[in-house]
Amino acid sequence: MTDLPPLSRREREVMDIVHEMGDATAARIRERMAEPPTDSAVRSILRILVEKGHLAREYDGPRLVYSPTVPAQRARRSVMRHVLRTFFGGSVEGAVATLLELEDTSLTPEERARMKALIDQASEEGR
Amino acid sequence: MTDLPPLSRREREVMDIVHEMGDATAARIRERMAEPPTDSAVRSILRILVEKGHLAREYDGPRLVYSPTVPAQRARRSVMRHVLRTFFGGSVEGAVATLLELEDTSLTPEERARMKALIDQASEEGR
DNA sequence: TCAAAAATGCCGAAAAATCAACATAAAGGT
DNA sequence: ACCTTTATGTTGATTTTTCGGCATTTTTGA
Repeated sequence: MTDLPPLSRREREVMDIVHEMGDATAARIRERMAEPPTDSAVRSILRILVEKGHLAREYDGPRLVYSPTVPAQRARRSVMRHVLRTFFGGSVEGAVATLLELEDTSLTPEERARMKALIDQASEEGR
Repeated sequence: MTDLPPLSRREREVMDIVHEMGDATAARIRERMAEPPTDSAVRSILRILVEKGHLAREYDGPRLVYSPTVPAQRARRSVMRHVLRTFFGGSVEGAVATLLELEDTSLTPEERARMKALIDQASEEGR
């Protein structure tokens, strides 16, 4: 519940990678970094992120695997809320419009149907 | 087109504030910062952001006003694309679902109708 | 079993970010 | 006109971030 300490640039980069991958080893994280530093530098960042409480470490068999301490669902809500306020003035419609207009977006008929259902559902629940 | 240099923690905080406000003076920005430093410290950050090309300065009468160099529309698309990939594995449906489930979300019937129309429109255009 | 290779953690140095002090200039009010 | 308040820019010191060296441990494979 208590707010976690804020992230530096490299720390944020690492967190984004871990979020995208779900969980990852130091080596896999390094592979994805832009202009990756040495392996030990990556480890330093990971150690700090664990100290700050952003990442958890766990052994998966012999190797150390890092994963976000904040549950994915909560993290998703949190970024969305932030982006919604900061870039869309709180307009859900605006945010949805932008999502649908992204170039690489392609929807199946099933997805479309489910999304419309979600819209109705949201209003039924007083939202 | 060329990528702008990455942002430090404070720089990102300032950019978020400017995006939310559209444009702002140094003093107004400082008011919104968490644990605001001195006025001159804020100015240092602003100067660096201008040097890096993230902010533009302009006189509005006697006052200096700062605004993002990247057009709002493009900035919105860019964050959304990033969030979509990083937190939703590219699933537009997942992202929309999260948006609709945010606590403070409240939709008018008109908004709902327009959003459904957007969904159909997106698929018509091959998306 | 033993050596080579890989993974890890710690620590201090180098680089970058953060900040406030100070100086200058402009605006506003009396 | 003068003083006070407000806005601004620069500089340099302090703190934080970033990073690689190195020692240690673990794994692999011959």
